[in-house]
Amino acid sequence: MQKNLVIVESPAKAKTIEKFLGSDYSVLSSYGHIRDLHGKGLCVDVNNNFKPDYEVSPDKAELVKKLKKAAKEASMVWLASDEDREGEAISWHLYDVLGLNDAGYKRIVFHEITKSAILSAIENPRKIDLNLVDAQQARRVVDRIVGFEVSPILWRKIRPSLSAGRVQSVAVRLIVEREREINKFDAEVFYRVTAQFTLPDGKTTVKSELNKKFKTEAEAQAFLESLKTATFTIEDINTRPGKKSPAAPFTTSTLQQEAARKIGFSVSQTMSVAQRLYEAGLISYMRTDSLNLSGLAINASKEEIFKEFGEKYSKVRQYHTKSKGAQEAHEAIRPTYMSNRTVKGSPQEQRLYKLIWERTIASQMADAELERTTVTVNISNRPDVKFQMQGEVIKFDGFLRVYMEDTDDEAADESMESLLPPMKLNEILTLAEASAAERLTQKPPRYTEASLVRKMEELGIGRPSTYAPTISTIQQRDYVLKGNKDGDERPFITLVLKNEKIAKNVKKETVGADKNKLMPTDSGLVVNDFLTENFPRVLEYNFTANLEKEFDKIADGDVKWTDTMKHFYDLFHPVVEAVAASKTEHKVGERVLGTDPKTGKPVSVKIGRFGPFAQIGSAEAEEKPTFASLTKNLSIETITLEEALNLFTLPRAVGELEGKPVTASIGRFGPYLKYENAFTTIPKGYDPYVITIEDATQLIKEKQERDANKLIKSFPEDAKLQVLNGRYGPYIAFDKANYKIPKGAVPAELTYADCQKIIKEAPEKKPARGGRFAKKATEKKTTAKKTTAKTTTAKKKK
DNA sequence: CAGTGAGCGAGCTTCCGCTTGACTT
Repeated sequence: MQKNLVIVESPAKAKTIEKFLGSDYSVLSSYGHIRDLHGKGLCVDVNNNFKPDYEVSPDKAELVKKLKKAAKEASMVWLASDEDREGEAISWHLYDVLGLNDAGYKRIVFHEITKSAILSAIENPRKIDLNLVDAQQARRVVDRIVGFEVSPILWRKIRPSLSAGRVQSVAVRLIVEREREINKFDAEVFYRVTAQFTLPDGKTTVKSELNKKFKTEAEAQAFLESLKTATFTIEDINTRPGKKSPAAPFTTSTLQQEAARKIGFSVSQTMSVAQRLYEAGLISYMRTDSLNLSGLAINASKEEIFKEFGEKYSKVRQYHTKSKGAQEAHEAIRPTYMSNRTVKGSPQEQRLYKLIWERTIASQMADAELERTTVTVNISNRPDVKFQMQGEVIKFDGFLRVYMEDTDDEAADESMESLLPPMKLNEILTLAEASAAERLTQKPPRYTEASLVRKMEELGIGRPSTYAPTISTIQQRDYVLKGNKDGDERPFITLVLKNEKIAKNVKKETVGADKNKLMPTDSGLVVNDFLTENFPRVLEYNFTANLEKEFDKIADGDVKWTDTMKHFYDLFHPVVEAVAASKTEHKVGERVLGTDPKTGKPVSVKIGRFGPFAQIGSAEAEEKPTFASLTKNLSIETITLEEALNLFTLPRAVGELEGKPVTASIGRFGPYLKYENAFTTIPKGYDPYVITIEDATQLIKEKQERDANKLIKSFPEDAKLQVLNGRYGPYIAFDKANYKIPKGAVPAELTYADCQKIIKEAPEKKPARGGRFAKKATEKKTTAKKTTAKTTTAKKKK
């Protein structure tokens, strides 16, 4: 009996499917694309109908050998890559590379990994859709041309190793423009008035807010003044029913957003934890833009809801994808078995799974029914304004019993009381206290990783598989920084009316502080400005969306892909030529600030290989210019001549200690003092520009003392081996590596043999917590991941 | 869980989308 060979994209999927298909079928995985354009050069023959020069990706050579062998032995090859543009192209490349012929292959697709879906796919095979393949080739070639024709211009005009691309450059633009909006934003001051009333029973109090904000302190003051003599009457009680519906099940983008909001995961962390859940067979595929749930999943959810919460909590719902350019090759992200409420695994895995389970279950649950009540209070001597109280009562919790989606809007629902006490129309209330607080209108928020993903999805830029990598690329290129911003302390006025007296207080608050937000660097600003000026079309927010329309036409067979390419290239390439040819006197981003009063030479700022720096003199002059890096708080966009000149005052002579000079400067690791060729970090609270010799002396002495206590023991046998006292306690240092001292051992009593034993028995160097992956994975988890990964490959190789 | 600490300068860099590992920044 000869075998059938099925090829899917993902090895985890292959494992599952093999179980459904029985012994006549063997299932292998292509691990995504097996062939791509060469890594070097354009590899697109623009003069020959854009003929792409493909190669089997170097890391896929082994795999392709194996697939070829299996295909030769099989009587039928079933190409079962995903049903989208990329999947179709994967099948086509496989067809080509494996040397298949028409009689020897069938193309099948399924959107869910269930037995019935796969069996029905086998019964309804088709051929490769070459139009769809051409649409993919067009996508691939446009991306290569944009990326590889524009990037080299950046190398020449701004800085080496920079990059531009259809997706990343627009992502950077979003962040740059948001930052400029924030800088431009003029906060307005207003006064928000709240009051506390006592009901006629004399004890119950309710909070309320005035339906008008005042512009000035005087207005607020006058208003509070008027309250002294006013009567407060309930003039309206309005109760109306409302409902809330659950959010749709997770896609990659919504999972990334909710995991960030609810459990504080970074986008890449979410993906790597989800990958482990997927590999363990616990959830469906995690890179998807589909909201679809299989019939199986819907039924299982229904069953679970009936069992856990009762019939009236169930509501079967089908969701339909609205997002731009969605390709829906998979299901939404959901648990494989809805009856698994929890799973084993690392705490991160458990938390992410719980989130997915709850979101999926909730999506199949009934609406929550609410009652919203608004009470309006009349102020006898101020008919122009009203106090209002709002309450919300949940009549039926429905899906809220399980899950509520978070929002990014921190200020939302601030004034909403959950439950209002019973009140009657025309009742008179007593004012217990009223206050007016000075507030500022809110600046637009900076993007988080997750909110950037949402925006990108909205614009149709990027795909589920690229959101996380794109975010790390723009950070790696130093266009964007994920960081914190210290806020400014701001005094604000509150006026409190109590016992017929108005008291004025000035309190302090911090405004504008931000944590873990995306901000553009100087390079990001300069590159973005250069690109938007010279390649406005590619940087348009709807460039991709328009392109997608063209790809759809190709896929429908209405247009030849090479015609689309020609049209694009004829517009694009001349721009590239023109920009490349334009002679600029100075590098892009350079700004001349003025002249140095001491030397009379020009002072300028620009972007160097190590980031932004200031320079006195010019390269053309006989004398070499002097340089100074910009400190973190400065930007080439806003730096002044004074600030730039100030940078050159470092290294600064602070004074003398025991007859030898002490200097202060700022280095890669921050501000430091240098004394006798030894370095001392200048801690926060001191400034290298103004630090006194007294403070510096103390810091140096402290450091010397620490150093003196550092060495616990050394050994005559080997000078490289030392027992040292570090910030985290004693440790053994040997040959540039450090080793932990086992519990119970006394550091000072360790012998040479003891140390050698410790070094020998030390566990393997910890796996790095990679920049791109698993940012906070603990030691244990990373090892766990490693072993599972290893076993799967080991199995594969057989 | 680290024990640090300076200033390139002329040859390489780069895209986006599919997939998983491997292993120093």
